[in-house]
Amino acid sequence: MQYEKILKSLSDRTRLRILYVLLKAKRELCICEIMDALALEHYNVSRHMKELKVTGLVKEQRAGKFILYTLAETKDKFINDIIGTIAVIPETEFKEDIGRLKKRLSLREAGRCVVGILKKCCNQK
Amino acid sequence: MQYEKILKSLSDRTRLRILYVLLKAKRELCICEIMDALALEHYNVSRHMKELKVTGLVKEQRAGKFILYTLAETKDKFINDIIGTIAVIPETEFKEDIGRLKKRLSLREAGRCVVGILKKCCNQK
DNA sequence: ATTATATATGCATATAAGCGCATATGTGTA
DNA sequence: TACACATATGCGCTTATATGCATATATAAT
Repeated sequence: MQYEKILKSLSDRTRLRILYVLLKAKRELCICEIMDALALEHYNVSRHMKELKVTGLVKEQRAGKFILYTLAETKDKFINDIIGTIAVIPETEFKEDIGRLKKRLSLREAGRCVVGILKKCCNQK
Repeated sequence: MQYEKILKSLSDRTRLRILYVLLKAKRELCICEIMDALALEHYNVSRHMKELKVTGLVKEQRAGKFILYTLAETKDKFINDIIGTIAVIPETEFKEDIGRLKKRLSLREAGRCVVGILKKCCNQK
């Protein structure tokens, strides 16, 4: 059942963080930016993105060697309601993520990700 | 995190069915009515009720030997939004549950559950 | 073409979550 | 007090889910 799948997508902390960051970023983010924002390994983020994509919460678009993700625009009331509900969560619940996201986004040039995966930046354990 | 717990509560099909049935019943239901509506064993329903209660989605009230459950009334916007979103799901997704619930509720007398756990009724596998 | 970089995925493993059974608790009734 | 019935819970088992590592694919640059 579609509804169940969507709710399952939201039941994991990592996916919730990804969605929240996408929600607050209000722009497309590439995997490397998300992994820095959440301080996670790329393969981890990648797999969760796939799940979010399959359930229809997120859409992707390739831009050169980067793949850009955003919250999916849809007319599905259930999805829109759920996303709206997540937006109710205060930023303080994800302040580290939001902080790292801002730091990482400040590295963009002309509004685009250019740095890729940083070896030593905001994502060390 | 409270939000995460609430979302986790919704990620299980059985709990979603319980919530939906409580939502549509628009009245207090006892465990035995829920187990008949969902065609599940009592201990199964019982355990999920506990989880829903702990996360604050459901509240209970004893009435003699029965325990009555309803959706919790709260001012928490997140919870209210989430419940509202679940209400968006069409009844067809849970038509068997709703059908069995109606059948079971028709056995009430003076608006109260009187029959308890039926050995042979609507809940056989 | 070769190399570097971004992203994806197969596999093994660890952890979590649900379920069934047996049993316990709590309440009403004889 | 004893019994019946409604509900709860401890335990073991099974399945699902997430993670880490290694490796694969895809694109860009040299």
